[in-house]
Amino acid sequence: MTERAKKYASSTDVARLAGVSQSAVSRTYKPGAKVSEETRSKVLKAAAELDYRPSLIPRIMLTHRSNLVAIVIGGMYNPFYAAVLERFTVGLQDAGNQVLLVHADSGHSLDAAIPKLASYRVDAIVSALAILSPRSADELARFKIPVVSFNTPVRNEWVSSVCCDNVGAARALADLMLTRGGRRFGCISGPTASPASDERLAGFRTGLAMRGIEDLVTATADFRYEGGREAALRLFAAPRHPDALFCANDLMALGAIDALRRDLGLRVPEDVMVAGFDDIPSAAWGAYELTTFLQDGRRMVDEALAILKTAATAHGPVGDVAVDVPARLIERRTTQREPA
Amino acid sequence: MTERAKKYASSTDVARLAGVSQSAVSRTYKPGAKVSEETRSKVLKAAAELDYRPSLIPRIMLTHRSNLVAIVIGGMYNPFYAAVLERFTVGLQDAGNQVLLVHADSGHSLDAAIPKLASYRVDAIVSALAILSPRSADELARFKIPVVSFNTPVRNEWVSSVCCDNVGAARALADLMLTRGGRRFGCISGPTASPASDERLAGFRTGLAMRGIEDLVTATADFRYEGGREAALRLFAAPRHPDALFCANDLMALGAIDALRRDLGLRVPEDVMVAGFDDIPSAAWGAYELTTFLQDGRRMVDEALAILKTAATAHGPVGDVAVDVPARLIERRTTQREPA
DNA sequence: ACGAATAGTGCATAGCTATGCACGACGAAC
DNA sequence: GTTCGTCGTGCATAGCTATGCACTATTCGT
Repeated sequence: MTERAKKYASSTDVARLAGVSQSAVSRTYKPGAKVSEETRSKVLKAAAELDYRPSLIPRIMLTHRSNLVAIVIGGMYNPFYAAVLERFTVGLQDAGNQVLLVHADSGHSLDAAIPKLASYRVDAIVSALAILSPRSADELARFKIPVVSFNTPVRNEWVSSVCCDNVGAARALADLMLTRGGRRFGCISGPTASPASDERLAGFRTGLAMRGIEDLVTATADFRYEGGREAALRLFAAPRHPDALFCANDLMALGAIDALRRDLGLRVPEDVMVAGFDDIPSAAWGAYELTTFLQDGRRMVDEALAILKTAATAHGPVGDVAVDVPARLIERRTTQREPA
Repeated sequence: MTERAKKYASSTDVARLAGVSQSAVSRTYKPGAKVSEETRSKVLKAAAELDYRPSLIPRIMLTHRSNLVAIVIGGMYNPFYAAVLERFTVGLQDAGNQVLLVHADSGHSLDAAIPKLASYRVDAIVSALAILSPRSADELARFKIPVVSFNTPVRNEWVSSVCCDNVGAARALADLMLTRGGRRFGCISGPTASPASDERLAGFRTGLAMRGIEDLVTATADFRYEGGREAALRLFAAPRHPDALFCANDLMALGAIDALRRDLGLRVPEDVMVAGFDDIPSAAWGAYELTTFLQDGRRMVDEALAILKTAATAHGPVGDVAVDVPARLIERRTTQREPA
């Protein structure tokens, strides 16, 4: 559109001013290259005068590496994902990469964003989308870019996954709630498209079944506080309501607790036990003290970064790795109840 | 280091396979360019076969525009900033830009990150750092990249700012608390390096002074829940404690409320009124219902995006714009008290 | 003092796309 | 049938850095 004025000085400009060749300038900025002190100082002086910053763009063309890593994320309203994003960013920056942030709230918007990423020649993609179908994953593989799927167990030649042990954790929670005297069980799950939520629900159900309990009332919500609140109101409208409620994430659990206490006048944990998943900071807040599972975000991110590092040095595809990080039960007040 | 195998097909590769010139390939991907249907289909067929994606990198070199906008952020633990980041990302993506995310937790780490951004030839920088000194801002200006400082009122030739009216809002809050019968006032401020916190404290103090009240006890914390909790415990250790407490952000206010209620056995709002700033989602949660100010993040982001858009079409510096967005008082339960 | 090794420099080119320009083909207008 | 405009195509080059290669100057060993 508008003719862009030349904005940055080039190495040629610097070379001209310093009275040396362009190669000399380039070598001045390459650590360990052969440049005499005299040349170096002439170059640096000219560079300072022209405010020269070497551009990385031509280097990308030459080396086919951009040192850009894309993070695709949706749902930053959930502090767990905000924290994960922060850790990824810090970790990647420390490793000398830059982070390209992409917001996608659906598989559809993801499909639209990926070609852009390919055009920017990103070295790798991290997907921290709750919703990522195997079909989308196969679509991703066509771009021949290493992908790490965070918390969604899709895998193929180019896609690896780092997940937490949702099933095992939820099963353990069923045990705990039974031990604490739970009799009638309820569950608020996430959107149906979410594999993590599915696994948590399935694990909870299995845990109950192993102790001979088949009865479980469920409601579906959207992973948010308000959704959890409304789902709890629906679930507890019936006369014989649950006395032990598992929510597929902490935000919904907090919403459910407020619904129970403030709208329905029930006591937590005396009348109803509640547990969540993630261990976001507010789960520990004095007003709630929510029992939950610590998804070890730090460790999961580290595992993902390790995979990316491998992918960076490898030449071909390096996918199909699946790492499972265990979740740790954090029991707080919302399940602390004397067995009846 | 390792010789990177050629990974992507180039337009030349496609041209060879399709039996046309490289220009023809380029034009096929440029909307509105003159290409015959026949050529176009030959190109597209070859491109599909080779999985060709046009690279944006050479275009950056030619046009001096990368369509990359960097967002520098710290403290994503605060949901307000997480939400701001999300809005910026969506807004910039919609405008055809890509977001380069940079985490910086101090002015120092910012200084280290900026040269990298210059090397990637970002078109603009958004700083959503709570701590950005005028000195850092001048440092930034040396790079001749348009900068928008979010919520920190620094400005110079290259740096514009979008802030919310902290002073006016805090002054209005002093009025409200007086009207509600506050007698002894306390304030928990953020880190001393934070301009936003300084302004809020100053505004509160002014508001009180205008009604003849000079007495104000203060404590300093770190903008986090735990910090607010501990500051409240310190502030309320004295026998004659405040009965109206203003916290420089919501997270600290929530921590303070839990300290008052659960550790000190005080009632909120009956014994102590509490107000915060930001209107993060948890401020509205049933357990708190915190009176606060809505920093209109959406509008602030829109204003910032408008400035960036101007900067994108301008040739020279376009800084020194300062936008002030008013904050809206949201009165909830924590200040709802009958005047004594 | 002479050959050899080393340090330092510049030349030329790769890497990929966009685009101005020249050129050929074709239909339309006169 | 000549003269245009239009359309489509290919050629050549800009944009900036990194690096292999050739070349000169310097140092060292014997």
